[in-house]
Amino acid sequence: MKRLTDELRKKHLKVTPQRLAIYNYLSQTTSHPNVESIYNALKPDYPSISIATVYKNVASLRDAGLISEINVGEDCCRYDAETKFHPHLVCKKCGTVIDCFFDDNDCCLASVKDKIKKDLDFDIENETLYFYGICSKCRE
Amino acid sequence: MKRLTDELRKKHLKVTPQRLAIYNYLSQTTSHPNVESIYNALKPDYPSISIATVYKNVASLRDAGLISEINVGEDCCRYDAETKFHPHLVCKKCGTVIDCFFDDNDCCLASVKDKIKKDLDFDIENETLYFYGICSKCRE
DNA sequence: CTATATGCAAATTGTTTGCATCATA
DNA sequence: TATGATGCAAACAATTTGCATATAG
Repeated sequence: MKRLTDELRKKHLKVTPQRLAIYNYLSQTTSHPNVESIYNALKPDYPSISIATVYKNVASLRDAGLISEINVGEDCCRYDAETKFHPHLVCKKCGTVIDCFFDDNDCCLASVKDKIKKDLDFDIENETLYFYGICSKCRE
Repeated sequence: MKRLTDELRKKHLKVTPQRLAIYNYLSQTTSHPNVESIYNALKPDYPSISIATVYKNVASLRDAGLISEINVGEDCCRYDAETKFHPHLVCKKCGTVIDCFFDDNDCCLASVKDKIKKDLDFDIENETLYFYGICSKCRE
């Protein structure tokens, strides 16, 4: 929390109750909610919150590098408070997006990234890796 | 061409001039065009073509597994006649999407995919891997 | 002759914008 | 008290839909 307000102030972003609530909600869930879900989740505690405010805040938090945006081909984006790279699994049946944390997440792409730099002269800043399929619950 | 018409008929999709033109255009370019670009490229030869027809056709070709959809976080999708898995590089400055064909594209993700199946009990059907950064031209 | 596709315009949906008011720094 | 944020409604842009007509199988 302290770290968040410091980061915000460093970027000249004001520490507002709505902004904190959005970040906190993202920190407490693994559901990778979209804007509408965040909005609906916060409405009980923040009855006057506007969906435009949620849109503006996920954009500012993303631009500040404090949250990450997930685009698995739906008609809207999802958001995640975890900004360290990790692959995501997307169930084609139920739509769930599952985090994939392995010890070697960082190095599993190392050789490809190396080739991209050397062979294609491209400077990588970040990457996304999505696996699409059927989750264990849906297979039953 | 023969293969395409066979595949279409097998799926009860009619072989129309517009459908063939869309597929052919995608086969002949590496620019990963979006619907509007495809529409603009075909309009000279097909003056009566509708953008709704392009939308419907990229969807039917994608569902038939004949083209693939690329979603790198823009406000619209791009399309690619190459359906075999390969990573894409996305330049954050000029927006270009570059194909990444390496001999070991298939096996570079093998160990992660293996763990996803064994540890998370998730059946992978396909995947997307996008690298974001700055291309060599934009760095100059 | 039947089933699917086309092309047009209208409708829909996620997202952005303009602006007056409000709160943080 | 100045700068950035909120909340609302209107605007926007990508995409989908309904439907009459046309064309492939």
